[in-house]
Amino acid sequence: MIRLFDTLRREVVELRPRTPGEVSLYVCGPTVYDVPHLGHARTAVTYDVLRRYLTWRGVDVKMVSNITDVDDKIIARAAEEGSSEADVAARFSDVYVRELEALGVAAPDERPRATEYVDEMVSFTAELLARGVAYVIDGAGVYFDVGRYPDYGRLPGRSPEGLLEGAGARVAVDDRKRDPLDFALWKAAKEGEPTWDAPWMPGRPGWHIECVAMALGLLGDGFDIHGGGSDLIFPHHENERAEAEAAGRRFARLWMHSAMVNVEGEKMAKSAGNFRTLADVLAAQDPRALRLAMLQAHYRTTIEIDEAALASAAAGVQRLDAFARRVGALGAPGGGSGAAPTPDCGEARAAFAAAMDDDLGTPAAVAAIFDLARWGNVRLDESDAVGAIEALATVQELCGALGLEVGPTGRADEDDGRDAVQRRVDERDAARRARDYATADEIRSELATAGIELEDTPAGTVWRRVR
RNA sequence: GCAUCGGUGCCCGAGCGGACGAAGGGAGCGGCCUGCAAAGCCGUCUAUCGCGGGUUCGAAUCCCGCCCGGUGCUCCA
Repeated sequence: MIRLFDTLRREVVELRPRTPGEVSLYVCGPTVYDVPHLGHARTAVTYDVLRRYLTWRGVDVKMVSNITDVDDKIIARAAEEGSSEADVAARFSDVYVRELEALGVAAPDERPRATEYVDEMVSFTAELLARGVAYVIDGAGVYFDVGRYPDYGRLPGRSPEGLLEGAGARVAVDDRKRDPLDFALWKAAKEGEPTWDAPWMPGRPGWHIECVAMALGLLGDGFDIHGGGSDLIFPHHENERAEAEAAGRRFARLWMHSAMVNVEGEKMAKSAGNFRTLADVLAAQDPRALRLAMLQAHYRTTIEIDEAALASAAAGVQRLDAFARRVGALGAPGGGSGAAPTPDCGEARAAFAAAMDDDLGTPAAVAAIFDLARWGNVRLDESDAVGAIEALATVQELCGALGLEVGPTGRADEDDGRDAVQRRVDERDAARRARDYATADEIRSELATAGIELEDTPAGTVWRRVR
């Protein structure tokens, strides 16, 4: 039984899919007006892990994650650099997709763009107008009438009055709106902005309606999980919910929100100017280190990703790789040799699943993996090849369910300069056999300078490139 | 202001009433292994679980108060 925290109900609940054995998942993606930062990475990793784990559990997952490619900020950016909105969106969308892939985030089944769904948004808006839960303000746009949706405020856990407090002072309210909380479904066209035709006036869609159109359109009514970053709870997700349900549609059955990434104790945000780009981290670190660092904290707690956290996680990843390398040095006869899983692999698997079933307890799941790796290393020390191979296979399988690829890195047989390096390694081995340790150590430090690390194992000297 | 989350060892970070005599990772130290290393294993070191009350047979875990910090309140992943 898989349990997840539902933001709407404010408690961990059993995941009861619309169709047993299948889970439909919609995750809010980014507005592509700039390069992705660590916050985007965390959200993407969170749902990538959810999806991979469910799949590992035998659930058939259909995942949709959108890209918002029409928005005020994209328009502003285009104006700023004298390019087109389409160009800005295409460019940053490409970067987003590419960098997430480098992070090991699998592509969703569908990655719809808002601009591809304008027709659906127009008809949805028409439906809301027809139902009398939305109204037109000439020259301004079409607005959702919050007063017609009594449940408004439940997702963020606030009353409508509470939502207004402190907010009114910050935002200029159009006094033609019936309620300050009313929000735009459609924005009237402005000179030079991307514009589409609509029965009421030419213009462009508001933000929230795109997700409603795409989620309902691709996953259908009453889809299982809607996720995103916790900063989207209000207003974005609450407005989506209001729109869909006011139109008489059953929306998400469960709401998930991943927590923020902080920088020096404060939320990382483009608007705060303190963000760290994904590209920076990817360039400096093994992408797996970033993923592990995120997995070692629960998805609902705020994390701080700094050099220390990254270095610590990188060391952990290396430890797992080293285990794989040690097993590999056995000259393993491929696979688990048909042996029945040893008890400890079963225990690890059970601990892993129990942790993950409980609201995606990745920290405990990761702990189970490290425990198993240690156990496998002991098997190795005791010359139990079958046990060690089995342990590695299990470690890799469980890591795979978290999107972490573990294996021998910097492998000698894939190295460009392998012949030259191997020659020196052989020379060193010869020197060692002759007990000429001075020469042997000289060669070792020479190779170390060149970024080659040596390990003398019972099966011979293994080397790998570390940089 | 209102709402909400959190304060656990040297660092990160789980746990959220009973095998906690507090997971896991990282760092340190000692040992084994090694020609020496590396890797690995074993052992070990830092924890009055923010502070003060309370409930309970029993609290890191529940309640009350206080202190400190984060986040949200129509830019946001």
